[in-house]
Amino acid sequence: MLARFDRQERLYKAIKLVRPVHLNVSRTVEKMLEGAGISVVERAVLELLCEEPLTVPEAARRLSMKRQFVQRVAAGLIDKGLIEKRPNPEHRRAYFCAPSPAGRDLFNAVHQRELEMLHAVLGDINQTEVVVALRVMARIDAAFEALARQVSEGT
Amino acid sequence: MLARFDRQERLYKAIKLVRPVHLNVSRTVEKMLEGAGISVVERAVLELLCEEPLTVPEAARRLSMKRQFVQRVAAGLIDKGLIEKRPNPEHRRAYFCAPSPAGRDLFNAVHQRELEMLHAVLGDINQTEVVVALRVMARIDAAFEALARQVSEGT
DNA sequence: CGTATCTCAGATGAACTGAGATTT
DNA sequence: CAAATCTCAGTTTATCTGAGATAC
Repeated sequence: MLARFDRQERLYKAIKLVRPVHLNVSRTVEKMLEGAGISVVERAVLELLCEEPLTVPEAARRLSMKRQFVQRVAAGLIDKGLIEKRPNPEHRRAYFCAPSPAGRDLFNAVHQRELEMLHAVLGDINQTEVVVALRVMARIDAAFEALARQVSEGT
Repeated sequence: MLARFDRQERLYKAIKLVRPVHLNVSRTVEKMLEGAGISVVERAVLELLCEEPLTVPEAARRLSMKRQFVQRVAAGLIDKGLIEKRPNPEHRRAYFCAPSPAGRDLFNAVHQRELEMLHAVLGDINQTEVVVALRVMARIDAAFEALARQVSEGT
């Protein structure tokens, strides 16, 4: 019966790496954002909205963040003129957030530098393995997203 | 020249998943720790010390955390009687931190529940793919650990 | 002397939580 | 009325940063 859970140890080790990776990625992104005038979280919200304009609650769901938190971050991005409110025909209060030209330019510039940095540091990584890793990560993400949702139901 | 960085997009997507996974894993771990009397970070430090007694600075390095932060967390674990100071023959001030019997018992109990949960939620995941994902994550970890170190040199 | 460490403490960013008002 | 949303605001946890004292 121990052997049964022993197999989970490898999966566990992969998940355990998530914390240090998150910390060091955050630190690195933060440093690369110096001078850009936005924080790491603002950058994450801006990125999502550059892919597709969304309401605040929907953006929060996609980022696994609380809607009140995203609301605050979005307000900051509006203050900085990087995103704009767009009327939502479905719902007057739940407006869409879309990047302004300045917001889009800023994200594109930031992201380009990030991709170049990735290429410099991990350009030689095995692409076939990356595809597998991406699939496993997505699976883990879905599982824990569901677990965390259960736990905060009703909040 | 665009195609050159396009290949990094897959790697980028995998890294982008790190934030939501970290959030949802933290939330889940936090809930599973209810009643255990320790926080998520305390649990992480206790785990490392259960593997091997270490000095505070060494533990900080392994966890990619600041030594002052680990110091504070370790002090909390000592207050709770979960770890103990052990004399270090090499250095009088830099004592080792080792789990007390209570600390070891607590971590084992917590960890067992976590492995069972993993088995229930992701027990059917392809083990071969997990091995690959672990390798890729370790590679990413090393790369960003180095990047973050450069950036905070001298601190 | 310089470096690493312990300790105390203030500061910041990220995220949680509650609550009132409005809208559907 | 219930559910979703916007907004404001207080709180906690994780993390950063600095600085003084001590040990190597």
